[in-house]
Amino acid sequence: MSRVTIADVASAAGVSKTAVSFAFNNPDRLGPATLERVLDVARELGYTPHPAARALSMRRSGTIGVLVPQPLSTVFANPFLSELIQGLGEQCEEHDLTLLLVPPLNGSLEGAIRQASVDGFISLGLSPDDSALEVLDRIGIPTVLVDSEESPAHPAVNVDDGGGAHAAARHLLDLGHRQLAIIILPPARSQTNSTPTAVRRLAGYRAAISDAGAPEPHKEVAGISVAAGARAFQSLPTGKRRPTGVLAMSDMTAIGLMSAAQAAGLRVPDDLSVVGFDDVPASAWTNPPLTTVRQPIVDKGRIAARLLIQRMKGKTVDSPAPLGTTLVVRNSTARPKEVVDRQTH
Amino acid sequence: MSRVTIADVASAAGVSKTAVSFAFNNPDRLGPATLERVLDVARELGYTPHPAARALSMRRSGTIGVLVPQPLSTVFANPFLSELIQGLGEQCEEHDLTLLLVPPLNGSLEGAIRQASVDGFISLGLSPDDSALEVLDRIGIPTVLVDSEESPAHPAVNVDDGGGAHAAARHLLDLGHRQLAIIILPPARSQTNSTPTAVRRLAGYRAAISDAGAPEPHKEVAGISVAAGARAFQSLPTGKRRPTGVLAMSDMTAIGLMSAAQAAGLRVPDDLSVVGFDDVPASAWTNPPLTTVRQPIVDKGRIAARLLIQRMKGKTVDSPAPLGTTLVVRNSTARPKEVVDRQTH
DNA sequence: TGAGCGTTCTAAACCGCTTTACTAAAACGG
DNA sequence: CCGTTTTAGTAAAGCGGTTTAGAACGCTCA
Repeated sequence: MSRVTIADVASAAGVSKTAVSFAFNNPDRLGPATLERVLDVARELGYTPHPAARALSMRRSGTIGVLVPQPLSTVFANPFLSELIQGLGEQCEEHDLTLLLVPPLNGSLEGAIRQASVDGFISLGLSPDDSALEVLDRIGIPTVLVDSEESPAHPAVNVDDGGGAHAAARHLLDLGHRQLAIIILPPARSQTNSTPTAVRRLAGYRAAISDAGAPEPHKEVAGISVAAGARAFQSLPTGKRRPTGVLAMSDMTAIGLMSAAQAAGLRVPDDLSVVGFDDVPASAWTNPPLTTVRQPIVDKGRIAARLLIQRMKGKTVDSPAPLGTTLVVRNSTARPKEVVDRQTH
Repeated sequence: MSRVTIADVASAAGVSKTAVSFAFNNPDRLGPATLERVLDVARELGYTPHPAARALSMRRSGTIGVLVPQPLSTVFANPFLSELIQGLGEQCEEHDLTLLLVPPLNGSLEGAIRQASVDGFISLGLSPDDSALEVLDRIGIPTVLVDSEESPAHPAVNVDDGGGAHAAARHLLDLGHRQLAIIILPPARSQTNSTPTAVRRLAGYRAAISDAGAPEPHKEVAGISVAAGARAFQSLPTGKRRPTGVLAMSDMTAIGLMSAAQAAGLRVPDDLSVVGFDDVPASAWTNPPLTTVRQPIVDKGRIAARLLIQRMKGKTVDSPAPLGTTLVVRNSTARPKEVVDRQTH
């Protein structure tokens, strides 16, 4: 009943374990007759090499780990990860690698990192001061950072968050909006400080706003989900300080906020303009279609995987230049009503 | 530079390997002084047990594999998997398990199955005659089937596909539609026969249609993506046999089809009604919001994981009853225009 | 005082595979 | 026909842990 091992095959075929191993990994070193016999016996017995034994012996597991900052039960609510995995997966398939999802193990990524039997890590959204980073380079597993900050030990792949955010804010400002609200990405895990991505985007927004001489925007932190977006809408200022435009750092949040606004009787974009970030596929089908900042998520995954695979081969690589972002103007943004009114008169 | 092993810690602390192992896994068996010393030394050296060695020795890896029928580069285009993983992930976190994504290895799931170092498999959408199933029970790894057919060896968790499909078709028929089109899920991988899910849904649709005495529907196979949905729209019959309602077996396909229809100048639902399947979150935000059959995807994942974990503990479990599906009527369906016209007169 | 016992620690076997170093036989070249 | 490669195969040493069986040591208690 127990698993059939290499020794079983060896004795059944009347050869040594070495021969069986060679049959699979180094067929040239066996005579054609023996080779065939071993293979036959192996098939007949249903032999399959034990992956852990193989990994231990060969010092490689054939899998790369994706370090996600949140529990699996929530992190997939954001299509961002799905898209990233499409990019990662493409490269993995080319190189016969599998993908291990590594979420925090009861709150701590460190523990999860240690347990993971992987040849390399792709790490998402880690702050440069996260203690997980220390563990990461102490155990010496090749790592590529995504949405993080380049570290001496590990290359990072990023997009031009600042530029994208600047363009988004500029778009709203150009339309005539003055009272803006910014919906900020939450800090990773239980940390108090924002993720590198959040600070870069925030800087981009603020630069555009202060350049335009517009008043200080309202700021709100909200998770990346439609529910959080809806909640964020509720806490927006009302009355005289009601924002006419909101800059959300994620599409999911923007979509939730937009729905909540509509449910509250506001028209989008007439009463409220909203622009998202990421350009997740769903943004194109919403009602109205969402104006957002596109970042090449699949490319990001592909590039990160490529870099990691290079590193796993022992090559040293440096971080690529930040990938470009582009503003995609759809129908969730328009001139604020006041301005339109004034012009109409 | 190379990894620090248990032997390094042992000699540095002046104890045996056994003692170090005990310090981590069986602290009671060590004196308090020794325990502390070993732990200190281990921390100082940055020791981390090698996961593969651990897995080999303990005969468990602490990860469960998700067998997906398509390459990672495409399978995540369907939010279905994201949602399922949310359910799986929730249970995994509770039991300190990680999730390994196991796509076909250059076309073959069998190879991928062998390579994966996992304690159990969740397998998605496998036909009962798929050769991967043989491999699966030959190597004796506990497995739970999802969207498949119950096998003697493995429990399956399913939803009431037939009932859901019947309700969807019935809805269109009740609205007065006669000319229908069905968009069928593609077969898994390179197999020619449909997935169990597809045949159950098709049966549901057909039963409702023939019960109502409506004409034979047009049938079209399309992949699960908006692009495939758009293509499917193009191949719908036109003229006298143009369908007024379409039943799509997946939301993504429905959304793509709907967009393509609108781009072609049709109004949804006035000129064309469409109903999807799954009730993926995005279905609620589309324009118009999509009428669809809701299946409890997250529950499905949660239940499957729970079952698998039971099996991994050695308990035998049977397949639960199919989970319920419910028709969610939104705004992508209405009476066909002809009927409306006639009543208006 | 010494048999019996619990505590603390260790040696060695084992998990299942890969790989290095080596042997015996066969093929080769002159 | 004999030394030299080549070929075909094997024994044994890892890989880095866990775990079983048992040793050494003080303690208790009759």
